Amino acid sequence: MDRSSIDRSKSVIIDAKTGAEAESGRKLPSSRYKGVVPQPNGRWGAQVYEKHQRVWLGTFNEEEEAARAYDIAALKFRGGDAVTNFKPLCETKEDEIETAFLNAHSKVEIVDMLRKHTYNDELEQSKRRNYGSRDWNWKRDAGICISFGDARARNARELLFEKAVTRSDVGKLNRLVIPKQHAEKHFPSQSGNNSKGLVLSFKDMDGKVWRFRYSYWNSSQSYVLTKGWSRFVKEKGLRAGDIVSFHCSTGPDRQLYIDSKVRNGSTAGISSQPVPMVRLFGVNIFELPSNGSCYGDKRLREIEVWTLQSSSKKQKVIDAL
DNA sequence: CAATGTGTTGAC
DNA sequence: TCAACACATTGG
Repeated sequence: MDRSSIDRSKSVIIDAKTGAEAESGRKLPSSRYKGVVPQPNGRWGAQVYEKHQRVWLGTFNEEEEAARAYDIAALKFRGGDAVTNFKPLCETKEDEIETAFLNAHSKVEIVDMLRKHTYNDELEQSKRRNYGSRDWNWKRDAGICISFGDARARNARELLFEKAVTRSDVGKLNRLVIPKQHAEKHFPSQSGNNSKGLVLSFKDMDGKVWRFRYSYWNSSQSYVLTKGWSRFVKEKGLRAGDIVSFHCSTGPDRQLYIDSKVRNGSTAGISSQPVPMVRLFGVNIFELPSNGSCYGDKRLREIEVWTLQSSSKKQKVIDAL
């Protein structure tokens, strides 16, 4: 990867070309991929044309990401035999599923996913939704049949590492320090070269997608998750001593996952007066079969998080307790 | 202020 | 259709 210059808008090469050109500014490097255009800040934009009009597909850190975004849009807009950068999208069963997924969504929806960088997550999620359900006939109709073994393999996750968060991890610094050994072993190594780091997206236990900036801080010689982290801390009610764990799907997509669990038994600081979780919904939660987790209150935390993310009606139920 | 993505043009 | 380029608009 020759990210020779991150900020291309200011990387004026004085002696490479005429002095005049150096003075007037820069020439952005073309992309070798179709539908990909350089951005002044070193990132890459993706665009597809339809009816003489550009449809903007968003900006991306990596040229290839942008190229993939273009591919997906091209397949959606122009059909399966569109010219793409990478995707043939016709051979494997996976491809057929993706085709079905594309058919099931409007152009606007697909473009929206691409711009929000959630396309892959939505695709994976739709696969999971379809496997266990009665709706599984539409796959028959499309001539698609995937074994449950495959589905499970795709869903399988391996634990990468865990960390008990420190006070500063959940404080106002908006950053989580990733222990160096784990960062270097499990996370992409771009952040060393690229001072701005890169954006990693994780999925939590509810399927919600979290995007964090991942970078290396020279000042502290440490790897950190920054932008987006404080939102996670807030929503999960993380406190010092709680555990965050990072996982990765064993499938080819290598989807990253993040999970959090409290270590002490108190509830998160969202509701001002602590409410015994046992009473939630009138269900004696402690009677649920244990899953053998070493964190006895994990189940409580998961239920609580689910509750907080549910409809406002349920939220009111909680508040009323 | 930096980043995004639109306006626009000229090639293919 | 497409990408290059300039820059207005947006967002933090």
